[in-house]
Amino acid sequence: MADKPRRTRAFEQVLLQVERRIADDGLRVGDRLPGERQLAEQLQVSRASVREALRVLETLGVVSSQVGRGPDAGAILTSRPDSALSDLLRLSLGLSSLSLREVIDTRLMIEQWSAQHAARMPEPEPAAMAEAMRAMEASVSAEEFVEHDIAFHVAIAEASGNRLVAAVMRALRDAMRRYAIEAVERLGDTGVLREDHRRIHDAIISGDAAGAMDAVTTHLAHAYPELFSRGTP
Amino acid sequence: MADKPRRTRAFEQVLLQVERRIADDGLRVGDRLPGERQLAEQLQVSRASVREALRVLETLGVVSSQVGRGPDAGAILTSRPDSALSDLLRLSLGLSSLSLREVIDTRLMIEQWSAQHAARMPEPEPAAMAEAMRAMEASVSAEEFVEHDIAFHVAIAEASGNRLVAAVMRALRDAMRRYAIEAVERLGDTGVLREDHRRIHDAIISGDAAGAMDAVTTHLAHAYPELFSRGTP
DNA sequence: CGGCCAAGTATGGTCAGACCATACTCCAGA
DNA sequence: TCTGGAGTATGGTCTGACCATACTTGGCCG
Repeated sequence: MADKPRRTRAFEQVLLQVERRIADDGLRVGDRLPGERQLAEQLQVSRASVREALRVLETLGVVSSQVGRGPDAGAILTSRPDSALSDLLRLSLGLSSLSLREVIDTRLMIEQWSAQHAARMPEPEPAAMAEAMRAMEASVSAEEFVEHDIAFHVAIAEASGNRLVAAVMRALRDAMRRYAIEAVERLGDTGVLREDHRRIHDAIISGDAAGAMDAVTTHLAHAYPELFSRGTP
Repeated sequence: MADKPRRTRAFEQVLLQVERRIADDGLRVGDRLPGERQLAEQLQVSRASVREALRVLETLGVVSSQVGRGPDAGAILTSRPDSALSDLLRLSLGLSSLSLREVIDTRLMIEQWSAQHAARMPEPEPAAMAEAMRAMEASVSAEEFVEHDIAFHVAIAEASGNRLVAAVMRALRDAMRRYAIEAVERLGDTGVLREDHRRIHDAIISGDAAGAMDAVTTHLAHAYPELFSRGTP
């Protein structure tokens, strides 16, 4: 009835075949794909279609193309989902398809989870958190502060041991960078935030999961007071 | 020093310009972008480069291209980040850049959050949950069961009111579909899972946030016993 | 006058072929 | 042995053409 079959385009065939090849041939990160011309001939499509497919894969962080010649040239399998996630969120925010509220609520969820799990990790802190805190003390501009703030929170997510959660955190902070800078400028003094960071850090390295979760919750309320003051806006 | 400037490619310029135009001109979902030929002339690049950029935007769920003529033809701004997220996760899993463990832990985080927030929502259930439960009772194959199971859990995430969380949930379940089917087949009997669903559903509609969170936690432990039996694998 | 069908046209989809820039490979010559 | 230049495979880009699709237009016929 209302179905829209929409015949599959050539580049979509290429995508299917490449993904299939990755699965069947057990290709791994670092392996090379055939050249664009060769791929075009194998799949009986034009080079333009192959390029469109490669562009999609590059967008998804699955391949990385290098010009020139030699073992490093050509389309190489990688795995960098971070920029794709970040682009996705940034554009969705730009199109107002997501509200800042939703993004920040999601961030709170991830921060709480990360802090708890990081605190439960047997290994000591990965130094990245401490380094980011040091850098924040020396920051002079809001931009600089936010940069290190992002590094600090990403370090927590990474300390949780879950790369997917860490990737989402990085993408969230990346997409929100502009709003974070505005928020810091509105606050004026970053003393409260830095004190929060110390509390979070201390709770994590001392293995206090509940305290770490509480500390990040307080922290976000300080950073975005307008979103956490009321009940359910 | 070790920088790799890598001169920006033509399609990247197109991406920048289009994103800039979205922000500056305040374009919204539903608005049309200029045609490929026109865009190519405006930005002084070839149509092939424009097409590569549009392919990227399509991958990110930002535009949707329709052939033909008329008001609905051409590149239209949309906002469907779901398939992009799903592709991203599926390919990352395929490249073993993410472990199933990480994905399922992330899923548990989202399920717990969604269940709590859905239970706190003033509105009653959105019927989608109940409908999915009914459909699960009638399922005969593992594939069919998983399909409705996905709908059930996505409905919970949507009931939380956060579209970003719901989108991530949908993408996670999509990317994991294959593993979920295997898990159901390994289990054999889905009675335990269906009983779990009832508990989750009841807790949510009765506004019992703690009970809902507990129910989803138990549910995931039932669905993936091998991942939750030991301490820290 | 009104409805219907055919021609026109704008749009994306695809292809072929060419040329450029880049960066490695290889070999000849000092 | 080292060095520099020629060779070459790779992605990056452009041009121009043609096809398929689906709306738009206008004229024909009832």
